[in-house]
Amino acid sequence: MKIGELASATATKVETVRYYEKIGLLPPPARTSANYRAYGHDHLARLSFIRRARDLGFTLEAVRELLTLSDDKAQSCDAVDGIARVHLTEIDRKVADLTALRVELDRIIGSCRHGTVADCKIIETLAPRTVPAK
Amino acid sequence: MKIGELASATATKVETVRYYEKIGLLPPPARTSANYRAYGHDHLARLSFIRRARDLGFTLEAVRELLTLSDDKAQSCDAVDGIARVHLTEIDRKVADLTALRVELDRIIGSCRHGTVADCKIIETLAPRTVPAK
DNA sequence: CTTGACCCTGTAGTTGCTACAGGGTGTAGA
DNA sequence: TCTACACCCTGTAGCAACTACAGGGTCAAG
Repeated sequence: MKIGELASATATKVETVRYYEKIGLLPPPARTSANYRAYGHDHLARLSFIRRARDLGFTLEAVRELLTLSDDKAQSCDAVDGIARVHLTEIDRKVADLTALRVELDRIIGSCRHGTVADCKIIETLAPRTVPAK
Repeated sequence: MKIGELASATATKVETVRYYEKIGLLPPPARTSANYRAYGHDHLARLSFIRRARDLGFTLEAVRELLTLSDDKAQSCDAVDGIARVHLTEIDRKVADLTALRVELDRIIGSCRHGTVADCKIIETLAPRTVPAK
């Protein structure tokens, strides 16, 4: 399997596959006589795993940990669970932040009277304590 | 006002202030005889504006546009309103994405039986189509 | 007169890719 | 056989939006 096939099979760009290899997430595959990368099923499985975890918003560092953990089949699953839970907490925090921000932005936009910039409530709200210029 | 004072007055790091100057968001201030940056009220107002917009999640590029618009007091407020509305749409999309992702992650975590990694449902879910290794 | 807190410039690092530049390889059609 | 084209290679630079040095200079207090 050449890099282009692996990439399209996992909805990844070729450059990204090479990038994952460079940072040590994907092991270097065998090479053909023309120095082309030749991938096998294990590479496909590993890259699928990486992509899925990335789609779920895990950082590459978290993916790296998950991969290490998944290689040790006898180990307890709790470390995996822990990483996922930390990630869930982060998502909750982001949603809360964005929602609060959304409320405020909505309020600001609602105050727009479509006049000139001089009377613009949006601009005013953005610069809460403007001291008379100069 | 020295850079450290300006920075702490706006909850900004000194390096970030210099960074804003470098990318042309904050005009270069006068210098003291010792070559220290000397800021005035207009700088404080402008940096407050930038920080507030950043806190609301506007990109630096959007902040740049807002600053340009706010400098032209006679202009219509609609362009400002437009930028804010586009931003609001983006926030809504992010919240929707994160919420969907949260639901799935929650489901995955809920399936954890705290056994060994070999039986880990989280790992399984992450690698949906694993082909027998090697 | 020295210690420490501040200031300066310039460069490199962060995350997770993406986009070249400048080459080599493999195959299908004229 | 030539050649066009899609694919592959390495290496480097770029994106956002900072942050963190390194290696210096300045200034007020004790």
